[in-house]
Amino acid sequence: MAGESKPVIWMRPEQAPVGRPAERSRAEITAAAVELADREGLEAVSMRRVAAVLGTGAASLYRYVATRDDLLDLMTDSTAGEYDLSAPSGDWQADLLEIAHQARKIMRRHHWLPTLVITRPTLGPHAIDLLEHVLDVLAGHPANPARKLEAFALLNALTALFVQNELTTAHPGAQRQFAHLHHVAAGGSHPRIAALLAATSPEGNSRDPFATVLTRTLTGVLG
Amino acid sequence: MAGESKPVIWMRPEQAPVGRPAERSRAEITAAAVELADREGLEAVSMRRVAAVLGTGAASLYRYVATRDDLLDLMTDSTAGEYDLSAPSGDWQADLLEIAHQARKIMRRHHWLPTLVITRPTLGPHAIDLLEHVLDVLAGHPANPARKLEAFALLNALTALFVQNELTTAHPGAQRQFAHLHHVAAGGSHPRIAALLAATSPEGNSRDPFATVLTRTLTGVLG
DNA sequence: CGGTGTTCGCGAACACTGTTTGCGAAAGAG
DNA sequence: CTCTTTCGCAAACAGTGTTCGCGAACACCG
Repeated sequence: MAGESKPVIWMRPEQAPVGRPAERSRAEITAAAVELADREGLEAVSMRRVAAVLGTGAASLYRYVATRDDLLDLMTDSTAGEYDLSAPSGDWQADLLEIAHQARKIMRRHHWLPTLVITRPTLGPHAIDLLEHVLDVLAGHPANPARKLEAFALLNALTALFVQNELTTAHPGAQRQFAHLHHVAAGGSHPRIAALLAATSPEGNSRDPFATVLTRTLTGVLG
Repeated sequence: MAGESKPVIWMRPEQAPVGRPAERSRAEITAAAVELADREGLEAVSMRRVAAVLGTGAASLYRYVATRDDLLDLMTDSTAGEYDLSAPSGDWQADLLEIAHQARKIMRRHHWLPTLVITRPTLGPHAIDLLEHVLDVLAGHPANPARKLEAFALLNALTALFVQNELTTAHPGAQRQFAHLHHVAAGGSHPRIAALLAATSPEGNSRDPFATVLTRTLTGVLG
């Protein structure tokens, strides 16, 4: 019969039990893709370029991965293996914040990660371990299980949004957006925006709102 | 001199003051792109296909737009024109929630919008009008101007995350992810996940957490 | 040891993509 | 009516993800 549907990559066996053994592994390919993305950004991660890093042909990668998106999922999950998870302390807020701070460090290390986390959320093996850990932290918390899942998703997504924001505002492209805002403010309408731009100091803001916003949001969803 | 850098699209004049007048407008092209995306998704919005909708050649679009990303920005900003903004009521929480609900409706109408809002935040003319309105709503609020800007960004981004989430969980691809989770739960390790899957009812959850999470977050960032 | 079954690696090809170039045609200005 | 400037756009370029087909490589088995 045709129509063989394609399950999630984590359920497909990495190596066939018979036949010629593969020369590489998913982990090897993932590492090459991650290294390439760290160096030249996500858009540089094309099948041909990843294959070139490995010294193989582009078509060979399809023995390890059904599609490029699968490779992106592998990259995302591999970074979820960089967490250093210690036993729950009893203070779930502190523990979750610790995880968020680690997430921020990881996402800064891999500047392509926020985009992936936000646009294609996945639950690979490492991410599942992380989820298990978060559920462990929240074990004593009396909240709907669905809410706990939402809290986990929000923790990831919000952190990604924050890091993406602080990464793009450093980029030169953001300066042009800012210049455009000033231009609009000078136009006469939009007095509120003009006042805002006049009142704010471009640099040297007060404390980092990351922790504040995150804890507020988490307590918001967890009741 | 060479090296003419490219300012934001909103600052480039739409039509040259001399020479042959253009046959189309940015708005026309944007409308075609939006219609195409509504019908077949973002990835269907290629220069050639948008041009085909308009009955022109692909290269012609570059007289109106410097790059495809510019076109995406135009699409995003055009949806910001769909808000129905009424005068501030005095209750800033209620007003902001109203805006968020409208945002949700708009994003559901254009299922490609959340991705764009999240991955390439822009401030086109319509979005600037919206920002001015939000600042008007928050005029009486005693908060750092920078915080108000963050609140605006979070309002957009969080709404996009929510809508994206509810759109993708409806998609058949999410069912496979869920199946994978069940498979993991059956594996023996990850007892918390197993408990969570056993405890939760797949459908018929309680109230929509959208409003709750959003107000909590906003009060969080605004102090 | 010699098949045999199966998978692996991968060059070549297909159908796309965003973008540039070059040029004929069109329109307004003087 | 010329001249200047832009417009529309076919064709080409340099990529992209993915599929096909086939020789080679390996593990097992008689």
